[in-house]
Amino acid sequence: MEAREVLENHALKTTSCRHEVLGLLLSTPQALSQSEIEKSIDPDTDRVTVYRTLKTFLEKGLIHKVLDDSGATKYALCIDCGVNDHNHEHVHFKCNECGQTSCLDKVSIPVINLPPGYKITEKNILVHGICQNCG
Amino acid sequence: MEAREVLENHALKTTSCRHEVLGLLLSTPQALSQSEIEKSIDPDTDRVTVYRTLKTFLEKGLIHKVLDDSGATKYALCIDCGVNDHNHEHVHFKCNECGQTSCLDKVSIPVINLPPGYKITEKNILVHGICQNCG
DNA sequence: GTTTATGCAAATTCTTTGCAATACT
DNA sequence: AGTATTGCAAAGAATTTGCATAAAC
Repeated sequence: MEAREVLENHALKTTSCRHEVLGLLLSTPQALSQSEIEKSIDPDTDRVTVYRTLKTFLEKGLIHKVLDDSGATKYALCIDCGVNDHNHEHVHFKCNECGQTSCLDKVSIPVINLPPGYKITEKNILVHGICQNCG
Repeated sequence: MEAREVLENHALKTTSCRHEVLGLLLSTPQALSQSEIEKSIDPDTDRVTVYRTLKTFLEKGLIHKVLDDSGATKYALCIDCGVNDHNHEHVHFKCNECGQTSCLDKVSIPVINLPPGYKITEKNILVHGICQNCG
C-alpha cells in the first residue's frame, strides 16, 4: 500500500509531511514516538506540523496510539481499521532490550472476566519481555 | 496501614509531602495523576517536591505507574509488592464515563501465547468500559 | 551533628494556538 | 480559484536541575 493511496482513501490532501510520516509508518514494523518520527523525516519539517499530522491521522483513523510502560506515546498504523470500524484489540509487545514496541496482530486477545456491573468496550494489552531479535 | 509506617518500612524519612501523598494514595481506591494529587494535598506544597516524591516512591517500589488510554500517567499503590518482588500484573480498568482508573486486583491475568522466540516478563492490561458506579 | 529533602529560581522540553503565506486538488 | 495545510512566532504546560536553607533521624 502506498502512502499516497492511503491518504486518498481517507480524503486527505497529499502533502510532503503527511507523505513522509505515513511512508515511514508504512515501512516500519514498530510503533514510533513523535521524536523518532522527527528524526527520520526531512529535518526541515516543522515540529508543529508533525504534531498536527499525527493528530489528523489519529482523528481519521489511519493510526492509533500505543502506550509505553514509561508513559511515552508511540504511534502505529491501523491495519484492520475502517474509518468507523476500529479494531485496536491486538497485543502490543515492548522489548526490554531494544526498546522497540510492535503490534502482534496475530496474537489473539484473551477473554477477561470482570466483576458484575462492569462493561468492557476495549482491551489494551501491553506485554513486556524479550523479542525474537534480542532473545 | 499508616503512611508513616509504610515510609519507615521503606527506609524513607517522614516528611509532610510524603506523608500527605502517601496518605492520599492509601485512602483512594483509584489511580491518581500528578495533577489530581496536587489538587488534593496542601496547596503550598511545591510542585517540584511532588515530582520528586513520586519519583522516590516509584524507585522504592511503594507505587507503580498506571497508563491511561490517552497516554496520561497515573499512580497507584503497590499492594502486593515487596521491595524487590514486584507484582503489577493486575488488570487496570478505566471508566469512559467518570474517567477513573482502578486496579482490579482480584481479576486474574489471562495467559497470552506469543509466537516462538518471545519471552514475557510482564503483562499490563488496561480495560476500558463502564464501571459499576456509572453502569 | 549529619544526612537528606525541600523550596525557589531558572533552564529545558513538550504541546498548543493564531495568523499570514503557501500548496493542494 | 478556493480550501486546507504549513511555517513561524509565541504562549502555555510539563518536567528537570542546581543550590542554599530547613527538616528529619
